[in-house]
Amino acid sequence: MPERSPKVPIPSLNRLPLYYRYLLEAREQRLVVVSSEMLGDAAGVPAAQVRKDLGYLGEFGRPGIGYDVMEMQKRLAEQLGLSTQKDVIVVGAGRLGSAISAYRGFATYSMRIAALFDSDRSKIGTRVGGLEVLDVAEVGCFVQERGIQMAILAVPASMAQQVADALSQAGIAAILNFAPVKLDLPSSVVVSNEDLAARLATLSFRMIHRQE
Amino acid sequence: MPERSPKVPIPSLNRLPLYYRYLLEAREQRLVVVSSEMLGDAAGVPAAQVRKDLGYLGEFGRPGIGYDVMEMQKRLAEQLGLSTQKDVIVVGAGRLGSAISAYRGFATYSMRIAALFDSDRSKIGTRVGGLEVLDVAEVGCFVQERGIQMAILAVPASMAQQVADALSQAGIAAILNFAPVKLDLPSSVVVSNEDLAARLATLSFRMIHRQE
DNA sequence: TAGATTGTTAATCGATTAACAATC
DNA sequence: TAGATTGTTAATCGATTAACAATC
Repeated sequence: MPERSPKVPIPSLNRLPLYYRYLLEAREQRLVVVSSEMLGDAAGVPAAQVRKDLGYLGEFGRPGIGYDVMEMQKRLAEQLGLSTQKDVIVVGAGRLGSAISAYRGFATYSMRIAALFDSDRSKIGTRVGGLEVLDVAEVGCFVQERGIQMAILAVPASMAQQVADALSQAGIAAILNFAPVKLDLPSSVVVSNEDLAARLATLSFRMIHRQE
Repeated sequence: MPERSPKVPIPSLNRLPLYYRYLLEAREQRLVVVSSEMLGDAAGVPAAQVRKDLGYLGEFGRPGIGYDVMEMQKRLAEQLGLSTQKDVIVVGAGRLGSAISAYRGFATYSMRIAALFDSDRSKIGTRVGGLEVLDVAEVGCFVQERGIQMAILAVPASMAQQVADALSQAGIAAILNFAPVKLDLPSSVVVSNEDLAARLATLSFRMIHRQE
């Protein structure tokens, strides 16, 4: 449970997981303390930025010394809500949904894919990377019974709103949406949109205009 | 070829593809003109923001009327570098790389996956969604011969820097990196990092702190 | 102690929002 | 004309960077 609810700027917030990842690496390398400069190098930002970002969450380090790796990692985990393992579900067992379900990297942040859902009869019951594909009609019950808080949406654009509504009604708290549509949901549901194609288009623009 | 190289704020830049997508939809619905408010609704931003964003690229609309769908779509395509089809390669034929290679959505932005590479002997030569998996040892030649500008990196973290170096040396101009590492590359290469697990961690934080 | 490094304040820079004259 | 809507300027808000006293 986090001690308080700081108001953290969105860009800072996006950097926190990078700091966290660096701390895990530092721990493996048996580092005891790290400096804001080391953290900055890992995340690609200046040391001052790191200190500012961490400042939003409280006091982490000791002047003249740096940041204690173990302690900081634990406190960051608390703040990010990763101190206990989190169960996440994936809806959509197409290529993308299946790939996400099988992705190992979530473990870094103590996240686990708990179940995978689809509406396609020919997929339901099959196994994808150690998970049985469940019927999306049951996703609401599953969320409620298991107290699932987060879902990853990897369904076709035409289905996304409908599935999101079902998840929302079941009480989901956060959705990572891969469908290229703007979801219309109550403000109680936190949504993060990831549009791979749009990403590539933005990259194309930056490339052409040699931006940043 | 874009007429000029405007300095566009990064957040604005991320919205341009959303406007573009809306214009494609509007076109299908036979809309002739759209307003900044309609564009804003589609992208989830205020109308004033839309006008500001478009203002960076020149004059698109007509006061009292709105934006001509066809004309604006064409001009945005030019600016985003999408007026001619772009060939993109994917390196890494694991689950994620394969899913990306087969993803249909890139067509929206005139992007095409031209080839898929891997280092695994057992994968090379097999077919993934209509593409033959090629040997990553040949990726440099391929990039040079075909004049490929953009690459998607979906290899394990431990391989990412090495592959990125090869791409960079072959003259690649932009990389969309899915490996959870900060790539160290010459500033001539534009890099965009997409860390799915970090995304989920950020979402977790926002959920817990009910941010935004 | 001297050197290192934090946390925080102040200064700068950048992005968003509001307002409105110009235009259709 | 009157109503609608742009492009742009000015005002506000937010984020980054720089600087430095406090601390180890």
